[in-house]
Amino acid sequence: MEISSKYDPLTIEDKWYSYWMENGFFSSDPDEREPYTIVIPPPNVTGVLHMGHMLNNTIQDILVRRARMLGKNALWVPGTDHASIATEARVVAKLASEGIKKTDLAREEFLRHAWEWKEKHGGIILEQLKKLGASCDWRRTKFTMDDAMSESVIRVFVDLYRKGYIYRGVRMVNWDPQAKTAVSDEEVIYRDVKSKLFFVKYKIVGEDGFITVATTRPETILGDTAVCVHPEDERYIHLKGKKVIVPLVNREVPVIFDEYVDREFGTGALKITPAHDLADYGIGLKYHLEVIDIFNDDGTLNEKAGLFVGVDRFKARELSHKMLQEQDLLAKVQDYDNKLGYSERTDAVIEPRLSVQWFVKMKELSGPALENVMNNTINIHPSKFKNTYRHWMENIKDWCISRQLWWGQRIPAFFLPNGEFVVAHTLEEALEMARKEFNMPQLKPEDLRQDEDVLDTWFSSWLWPISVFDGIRNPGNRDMTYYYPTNDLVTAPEILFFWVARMIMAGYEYAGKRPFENVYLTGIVRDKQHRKMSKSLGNSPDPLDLIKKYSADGVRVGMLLCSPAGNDVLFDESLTEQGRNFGNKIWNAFRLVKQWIVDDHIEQPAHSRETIVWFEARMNQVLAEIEDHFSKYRLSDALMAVYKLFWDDFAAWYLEIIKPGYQQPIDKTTFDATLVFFEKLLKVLHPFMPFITEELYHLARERKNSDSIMVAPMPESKPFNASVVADFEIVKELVSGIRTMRKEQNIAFKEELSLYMKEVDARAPESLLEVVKKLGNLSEIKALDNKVPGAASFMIKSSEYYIPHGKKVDHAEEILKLQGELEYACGFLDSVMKKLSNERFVSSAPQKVIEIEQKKKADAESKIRVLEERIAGLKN
RNA sequence: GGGAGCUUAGCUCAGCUGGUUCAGAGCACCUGCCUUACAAGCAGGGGGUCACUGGUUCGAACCCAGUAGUUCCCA
Repeated sequence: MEISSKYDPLTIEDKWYSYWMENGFFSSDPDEREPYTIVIPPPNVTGVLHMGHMLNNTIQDILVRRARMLGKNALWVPGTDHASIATEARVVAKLASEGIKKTDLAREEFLRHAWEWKEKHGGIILEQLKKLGASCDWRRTKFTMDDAMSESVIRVFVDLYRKGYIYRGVRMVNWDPQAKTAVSDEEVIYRDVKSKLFFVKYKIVGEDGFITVATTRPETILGDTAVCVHPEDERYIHLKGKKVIVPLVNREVPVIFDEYVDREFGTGALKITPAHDLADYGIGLKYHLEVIDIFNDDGTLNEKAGLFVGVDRFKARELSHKMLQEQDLLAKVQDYDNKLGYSERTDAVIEPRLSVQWFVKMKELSGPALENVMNNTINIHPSKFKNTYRHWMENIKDWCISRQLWWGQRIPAFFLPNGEFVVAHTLEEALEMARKEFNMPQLKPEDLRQDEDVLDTWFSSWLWPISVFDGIRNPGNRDMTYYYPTNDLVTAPEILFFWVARMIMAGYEYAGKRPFENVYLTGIVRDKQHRKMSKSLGNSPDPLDLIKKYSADGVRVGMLLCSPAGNDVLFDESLTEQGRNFGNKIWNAFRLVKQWIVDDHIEQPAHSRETIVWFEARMNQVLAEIEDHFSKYRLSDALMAVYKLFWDDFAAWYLEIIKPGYQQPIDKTTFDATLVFFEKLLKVLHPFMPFITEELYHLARERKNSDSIMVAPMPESKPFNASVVADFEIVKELVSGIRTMRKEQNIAFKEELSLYMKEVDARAPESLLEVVKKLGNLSEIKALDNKVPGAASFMIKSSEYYIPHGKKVDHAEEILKLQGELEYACGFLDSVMKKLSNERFVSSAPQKVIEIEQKKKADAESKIRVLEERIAGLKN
């Protein structure tokens, strides 16, 4: 069979993905095996695959494929969330491009457009995940607005309301004037901006003077209801009981005194706008100040402002600036750096705004969620995030769950004509309740008006690990009892609080159990300059292009190589290149093995026999390391271990040793063992590189029609003889010594040499000398007691090796080299002696440590002796 | 302003219970090779005051304190 010298992944990857799908290898149903479950962090239905998804889903796929091969009934549930704000924004924009305004549409009409949009674009990201090799059970794909999912959300809302955990309240919220909705604190991104600090003069009532107030937002002056200074500020003490005139609108407001004011900031005098600043709102409550809300929901000014009605807030700022100047009420304007909140969804500047919203009380729900992370019932990897988690949970604030949007689950609160409301699953239930509760039997369905707002998307996703198994509506169902709690959750630390923490709360509240056992937090994918990869910066490569260029396997390897758990990932294409190169290495190693001609009749050479023994031991050693890495979620270490096992141990040593001469056949025993090793390596590699391993698994031997490496058992580590591995290390050193010597003396590999050895401590077993002979191209290896004059030489520990050859050895250079070694050995001995002659060391260090030091001493001494002898010998 | 973390080779990072797993890995770099599996490769090589200062200890990259730089979270 002719196999190409370059691995061509493109056709192969599609072929095997279809094969896996056709054979249902991704599917899972409850059975008697131990389950292993991951639920995908549902990507936004609006999204396209980005590098963060690539990393995240590669990790999930590795975990789930490994679990599957370990014999577990592995399930990875895929799906998307409806991303209310982002999706609604997209749909609004799309309609706008067709000349349709959202405000012209009825709710139902708009939703029809939104669903249409979702059907068209919603699946993109999941299709892209398939290119990556994701082994999700696609039959179980969920969407947070599927009927059953939505019903679960509504049930939970009603339940929490009835338990008294949900309430309605007036709060200062983060208002996104573009999306015209409140967004949560977590959805506000603060950025440093260059702005201006305006020093505005407020006339003091009944006096000639002014008090100057510094503000970055002169347009909010229109809503001012006080000026505040520090009670101990000497500069303003005379203003006690006075009033000032708010510029532009000429409103009389009091001067109040509160320690909240920072005397160092600006002039030490603060204007108070309770409707438009969180801190001011608090002060307003404290001093019973009037609240004047001057903004419309779109960020324009309303009639309460008195001025600039209908003008946008930023335009109003310019106009205020100008007008203040004209009225000579502006003392000065300074450049000023401050932080501004932006909406994560629309990037509009967030406007603090008072409004009636729905809230979930978090105190009670957070109890078990905090406790069970702190006591490691739920493990966070890396554990450093436990601190952050605790800090957040201990200072938790109520969760604003209403959003002024249409796309999402509509809040099931129904208002009566009298302003009262009931919370119910359906209109019918609401009607019944309302009639009873308010003693209004004549009430008709059309008398009830449902709340216009929808629920925060996170109010859907916090139920995700339960609702994908229909565990809210049917708590005892088969899927739920089998798959829940799930095992691992893989996500980004950015959403530790607003998703992970809330899932844990929901888990305990609605399933009575943790939602997952382990949380693996990946890093944020950044570019080489440490900038977060984003579309707006244009520094993110297109994942699908990368896959085309470097293969899915290569990209998976590249992603993982740079991503120790919890650390940010500095992505660089050279890493995917390394992944691709590794694929090529595997491919070529396979070509080598497959092209050999097997001869039943030739005997197995000794070097092959011994090498097989060694590799068996070595593989078990590395398998144990890999198992350890996986148990600690050190995936990139696990990959590196198998990378080196394959490349260094298997390809560079093992294959080189057993490789028959050109066009020579190989004995059957060795060939069979090699193929078994190769297959084991493929299996260990499979979770990382699913495609190439499947391809080679099928090329390795005839397979049954529906066989797949995906469902083959994962090799597990067995006890191994450590001394076999240690002995082989000496062989490696010996071969290296010979290679170095050949290089130094400029002797071609083809030239056969003899090796004489005077072994003291670095003794390679007799049986392994055949290996040395082959790799060193030696005609003979002989032990001897004396030196070989005129031969090139090297040392391993205190053993000496000689290689005579025709060329002249440069004695002076050799002596110099040996003297260097001698110096080092003497220094080393000195440091050991210092310890051993220290009485306190000898008396307080453990026996084992002392023994080690004594051995070091003996080794160093013997090495020094040998070195001295050799130098003396050369000098003669 | 409050809290947490980080600082080890040119880069990205390991380094577990303080002691031969102790100064490591991968990449990058340098040198030599198109050696019949692989130049997407092979064989070698150089490179670190473990941020700084002090302390604890027989012994510190590791524990403690302070300093500097840096990142993140919260306000």
